[in-house]
Amino acid sequence: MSDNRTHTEQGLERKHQLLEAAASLFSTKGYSSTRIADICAAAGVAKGLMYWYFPTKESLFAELVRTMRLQLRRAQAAAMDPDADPLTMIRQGTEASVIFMAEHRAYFALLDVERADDEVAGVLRAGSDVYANDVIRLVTLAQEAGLVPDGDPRLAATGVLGAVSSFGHAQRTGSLDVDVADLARFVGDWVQRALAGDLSRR
Amino acid sequence: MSDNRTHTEQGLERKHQLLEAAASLFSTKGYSSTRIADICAAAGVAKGLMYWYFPTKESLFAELVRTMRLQLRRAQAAAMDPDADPLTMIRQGTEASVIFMAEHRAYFALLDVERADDEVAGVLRAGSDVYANDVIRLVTLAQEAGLVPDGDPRLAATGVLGAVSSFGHAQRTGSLDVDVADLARFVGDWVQRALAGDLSRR
DNA sequence: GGTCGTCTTGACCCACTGGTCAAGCGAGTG
DNA sequence: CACTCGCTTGACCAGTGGGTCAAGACGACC
Repeated sequence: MSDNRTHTEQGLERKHQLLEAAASLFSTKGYSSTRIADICAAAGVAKGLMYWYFPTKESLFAELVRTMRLQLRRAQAAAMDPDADPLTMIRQGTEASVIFMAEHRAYFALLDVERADDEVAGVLRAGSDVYANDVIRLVTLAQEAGLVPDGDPRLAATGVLGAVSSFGHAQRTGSLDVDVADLARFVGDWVQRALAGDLSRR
Repeated sequence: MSDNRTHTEQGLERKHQLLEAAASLFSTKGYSSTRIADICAAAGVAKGLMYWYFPTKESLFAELVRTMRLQLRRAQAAAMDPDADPLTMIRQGTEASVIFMAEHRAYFALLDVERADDEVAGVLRAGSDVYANDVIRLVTLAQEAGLVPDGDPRLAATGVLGAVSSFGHAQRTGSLDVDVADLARFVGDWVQRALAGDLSRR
């Protein structure tokens, strides 16, 4: 509907306003809980206007994601020194991503799981908290035993839990068609290296 | 409504059937896209019956999550040798989690992001593919340069991307109140150690 | 002033879906 | 047989919210 429509300067501005309002609402209330009426109200325009700039609610969201991705990509590219060795480049891209995501947390919150439902959110939160505490406890013990260098154990725990969930997700979605036992061993190694691995050589 | 209701053997069975059907549908179509009518149809019962066993759709979901968490926790506990050193225990728990998640992927898919919307899903997928390929390329180069041990570069890339997104998520949700620059450095170290760290000492 | 295209409005439509309910069934029990 | 209670049904209700549309306002250009 709003395909190949021409927009004036003012129109582009309005479109941007809608995008901003939507981003803010999506990131606080979640996508599905945000009504089109909310977005328009926040932008101070009538409901029908959204459909002048976007064919559907989804397409608005998609546009948001698209621009975000593009910006992140630029930040990564800018942070990576093309003359450095590949490992360093990965590191640079990683750090840049973390910083960029922190600076644009409202945008990246869009990608977080939905579930604003009280009960479900509670169960979910309670679950992860329990695990996190377990791992934090173990990391602290490991530090006391000199197996893991000192530092905030919560960071390490986040890393461990994140690795499990990321690899689990990848395995589940089929983007990794490796033997489960092999994968488990790899993740075990991965976590152990990340926790205790020696970086000082080289 | 279905509070303190007494159930016969048969009733419990029926409840379980509903849970099974729901799990299967949720994990393929996503929570919000799954209609209560769908669940009941899949279980071969009338729509009203669901409300005999569960007060709401959400509570059904919550119960699903709850049992899943419990099972995972048991699997972890079983895998961890209480006499081992803490680092080993973390490793054991990690491996057990990966395996457990693989064995119950249908359940864990429940926790994946919703978005069955064609357009959005496409944008999302396209975005992550691009990054993954970038990292895979760099990992391969790093392996050729002898900076990273050989192995499937897709696994390493999954780990890198997973670390970024997990730490980013934790930062965003406020569960980590550390300075962003510090966090970025930590994640950079983390990834670098996981990729190249030496495990052979100790 | 007339005309065209962009922009804006808000009442309206309607499909959809979570949830309700009155009624009925069937097995066990006294 | 009658009574209870767990179980089952499916028509029905009502709120919600994405999306539509006819009518105008405003500005630019002729």
